[in-house]
Order: sequence, then C-alpha cells, then structure tokens
Amino acid sequence: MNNFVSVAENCALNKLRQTSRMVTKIYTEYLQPSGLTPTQFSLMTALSLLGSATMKRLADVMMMDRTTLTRNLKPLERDGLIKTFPGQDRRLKNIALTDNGRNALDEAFPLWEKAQTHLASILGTEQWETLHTSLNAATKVMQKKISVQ
Amino acid sequence: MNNFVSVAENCALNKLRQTSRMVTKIYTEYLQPSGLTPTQFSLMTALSLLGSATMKRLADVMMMDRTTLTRNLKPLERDGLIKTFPGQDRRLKNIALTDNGRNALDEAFPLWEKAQTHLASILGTEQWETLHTSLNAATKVMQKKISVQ
DNA sequence: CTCAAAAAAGTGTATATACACAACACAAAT
DNA sequence: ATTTGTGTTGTGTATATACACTTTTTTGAG
Repeated sequence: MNNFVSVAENCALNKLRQTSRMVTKIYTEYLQPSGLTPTQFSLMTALSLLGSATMKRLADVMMMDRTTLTRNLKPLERDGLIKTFPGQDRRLKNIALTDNGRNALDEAFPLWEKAQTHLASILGTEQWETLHTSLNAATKVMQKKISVQ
Repeated sequence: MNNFVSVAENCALNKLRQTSRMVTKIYTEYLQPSGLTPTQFSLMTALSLLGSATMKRLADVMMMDRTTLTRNLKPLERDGLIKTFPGQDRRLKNIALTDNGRNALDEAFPLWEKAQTHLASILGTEQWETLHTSLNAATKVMQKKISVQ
C-alpha cells in the first residue's frame, strides 16, 4: 500500500521546506558581501522600521518564536549591529539598531534587491506574484488561527 | 528613506520562512503522538518509497543538503527506525527503514493526513491548491537552475 | 499591604540547516 | 603500478528553530 507517494508530492510542509531551502541559497549568496544572513537582514529591517522594539514585539512582528529571537539576536549584538536597553518596566528588553547596524543594513539593501530580482526572473512574473499572494494569504489566515504564544 | 518597508512585505524568503514556521507548528503538533518530527516523517516516507537509497540519492530526492541529511538521520538511526549498510562501492552508504521504522511510519501516516486536512481547512480549498501549485512550480524551476551541489 | 497570578525574558536541550574542510574509495591515464 | 582526478561521505563550526522550565518583575484581588 503506497499511501506514501502522496506524502512526497502533497505534503505542504515538505514543499515549503524544500522551497525555503532553495530560496535560502539564493538570498544567502547575494547577501554574502554584507556579512548578514537572510534572517539577520530581515530582523534588522524590522528594527529599522520599528525604531526600537521589545523582544515580544519584535517576535510578534517577525512571527518568530520568542526564544528563537533571543538566539538569533546574539550574533547581531556580538557584532555591534544592534544594542539593547531596559525599559521603564524592567521586565522589558528594548532592541535597536546601532549606527554600524544602520550602515550595514544600507549596504545590504541593494544586495537583497538583486536577490529578489534574481528569484523573480527565475520564477517568472506570474509565478512570482502567485507565490507572494499565496504566502501572504497563508500567513494572514494562520496568524489568526495559531497562537504565536 | 524607508525602502525597508518593502522588505517586510515583499521579501520572498522572509514570507517563506514565516509560513514555514507556522505550518511547522501544525504538523509537529499532529505528529506528536508518533514521536516523529515532520522532517523525520518526510525522510522516512522517502525511504519507504525508495526501498533503500544512498546518502546522495536521498539528499537529491529530498532536495536537502548532503551534510544536513547526515545530521537528520542521526536520531532515526539512534532510535532504530532506520539502518545503514555499505554498498559494493565502498564509498556508498545505503539507508533503509527497519521494521520498527515501517511500523512507526504506518502509525504516523493518519496523523499526517489529519495535519494536511487541518491546514487545508484553515486555508480553504482554493488557497490550499494555489499554495501547492506555486510551491511545486517554484521547486521545479529552481531545481534546474540551482545546483544542489 | 500582601500574595498569588500573569507577563516578559533567558537557559537547557534537541532538531534543522549548510559551508569549509578532510578522509577515503574508485576510475582513468600513462 | 603509480598518479591524478573524481565521487561519496563525515566532521567542525555556526546559524535557525522551538519546547520545557526557570527567573524576575509587575499587576491585581482580597
């Protein structure tokens, strides 16, 4: 009984992971000169938009587990790209870009743009749009249904 | 200059990762009783289909880095769900499910089906189909363009 | 005011991912 | 037969992910 054929072809998560792995290769390669990983670039972008944010807020915005965020920020702080400072509420930890962080982000931006363009050209305009639409729809719906803790 | 707004909204990789994280939550929860992670389930499914496979072959089929595969197989072998044996060509390492592995996979299958059904119901039939279509198209095109080493 | 509940964050542990490098086996050319 | 190159795999290191548990601080009920 080969039910298992359908897993290989139809498992949504497996497909997501495979796609994610391949797309990661592209962005990692393009971001290489900046010294930033894709995750780091995304986190810093979010911080650039937020100005500063607590761990919880940043985790929510990124739809990232709080504890994952803690580990992901470690290299950024070590390298002086972000800084942290307590809030009035002493439970809170605020995070913001440093000047070095802002500079690194500015340098990385055009590299990210090239990665986007490259992927778009590989997929073709239509598939590129469809991918975005479906991922946006998926995250939007799941955000409501799933507690990000 | 807030170029960075477009990153949060338009970064394909960021969207892929976010979606992947949320979908992972669903499948992990459903697979919980089986003791298998989603990755392990997918790997074992592939092995079930292939009968047995070398590291390289399995990595290719899974579109997974060879060295990632090495680490991912460790817990499965430790738990007696897969076994390995050398080929005639002594560079090759063959991998196959054990009887325990096959049993575990049989038990996990209906759990995976429930996860699929649950996600499909969250997304709705149309989005579910669109997601699959676009991910399939993406992996198909990238598989040609990108060397998986 | 006191103390229990809740909220924010960190740590231990485990899996997932992949690059750079190393080790080993086979193949092919001379 | 030796050498040289190629193919297959593993290891060291680093980031990415998240659950269970703990610590600290704040809030709120009485």
